[in-house]
Amino acid sequence: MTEDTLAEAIAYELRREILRGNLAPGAPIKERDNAERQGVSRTPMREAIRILAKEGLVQLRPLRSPVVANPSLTEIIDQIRVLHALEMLSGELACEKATDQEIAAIGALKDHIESIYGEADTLDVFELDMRFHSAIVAASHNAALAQTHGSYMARLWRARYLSARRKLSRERVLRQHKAIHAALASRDIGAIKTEIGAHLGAMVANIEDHFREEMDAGNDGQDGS
Amino acid sequence: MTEDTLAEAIAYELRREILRGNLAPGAPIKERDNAERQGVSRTPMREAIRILAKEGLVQLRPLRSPVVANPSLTEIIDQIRVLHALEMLSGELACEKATDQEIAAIGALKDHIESIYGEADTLDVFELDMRFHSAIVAASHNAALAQTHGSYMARLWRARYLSARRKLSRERVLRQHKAIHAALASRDIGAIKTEIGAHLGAMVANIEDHFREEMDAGNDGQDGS
DNA sequence: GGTAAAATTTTGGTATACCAGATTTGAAGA
DNA sequence: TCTTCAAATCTGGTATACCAAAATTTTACC
Repeated sequence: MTEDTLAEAIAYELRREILRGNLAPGAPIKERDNAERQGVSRTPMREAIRILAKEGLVQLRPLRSPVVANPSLTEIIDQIRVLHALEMLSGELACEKATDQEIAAIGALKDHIESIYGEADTLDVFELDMRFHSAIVAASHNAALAQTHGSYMARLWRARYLSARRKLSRERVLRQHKAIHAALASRDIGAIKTEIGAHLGAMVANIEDHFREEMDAGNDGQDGS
Repeated sequence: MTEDTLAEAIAYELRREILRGNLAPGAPIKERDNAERQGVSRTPMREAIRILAKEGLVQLRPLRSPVVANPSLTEIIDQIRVLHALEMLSGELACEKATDQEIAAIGALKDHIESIYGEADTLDVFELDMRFHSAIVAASHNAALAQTHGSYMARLWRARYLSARRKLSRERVLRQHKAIHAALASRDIGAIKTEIGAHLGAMVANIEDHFREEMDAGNDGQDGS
């Protein structure tokens, strides 16, 4: 996964480290240390940090070390609310503009997810789920929407991962994927909005459960700012 | 307007130059030249360019000079469609969560716009219109939404400016502002969505007119990529 | 022993230097 | 005059050096 520019490659690696948890939420990201650790100079590392900041994974502070973002529950829910609006729009537009091939490809993705569901690693399934949603957005043929949606998918990576990890909701996810694809195939705007709403509603519920458990365990999960 | 960091200050100046038209759409922004022109080094200029790129005002090209964005009509309409979704959401949330003081402040803004409408410069009215919309978004109490909305307001600056310049639509704008505020005051979600939709629909119509005229005049207005 | 102040270190912000790919220019040959 | 190809240069990407503000540690005084 070598990117076009060094900064992008570093951003890619840093992103993975953050999302894997190697860099804990709230931890400072010092330019020098990280640059040295990855064997590059500060300049591209600095730019990589800005890239991640724009994605919302890193929080910039004036005259202080950037820190790995550690959004509170309400912040995450606010973000999901925006993601929800974006996906509703993409669903509507996709019903209008998607080609039959695109819809078929989305269906294939859904089947693929279904087929590997039992055995595969959570992370693999999760990656596919992301591609499923991105494919719908791509089928809306709206570049601005795709970009903004991608940004929210990235910044909600951790939350979505926490949600996907919950075993209870897994078969529900499969059902919802099927319903979303069916709505798209029949180009039923009302139905696809309903299903996307349910999908994200389930995600909110999972996240809330996670935070509740975390709080019971005595942990924090909030940040100051 | 001295910002926290040099890069932000440069971004602010660059943004103004682009929006004022001193830097024409499609024009390349060379790091060295611009840095020298503003009397700074390339490093913060480079970062400023990235900031504007993330806002959509500048387009980055691998191994080439960044250029001032010159979106096509369809790209602008795509962006307005996303802005529309964001404002619908903000209207809905504002109806739920806005405080009475916030609603009053929005009403005051509306009155202010109305009062200066005849005399004031287009640009002043335009600035106030932007604050009107931003105030509604702020009243939604959703930080992520406010940030993304602000980003779209920035990248659609030029298009919105072109729209606001059309004299025909001016009193219509006033009526729509009044209707939006009234819907918010009565916390009528359905009504506010309808009115916001009309508001943005008018904007699309204005932009389309502008492009039509520009094309008749023999100009381009499209970009390659 | 505790607190305050000063010196040291750490860190982000900025400037400058260097490099490689891309573009342009111009000279040579048809 | 037009084409072609190579040298000069233009430009973004990266590395390094320097600076000032913060944070940290040390030291001096109560």
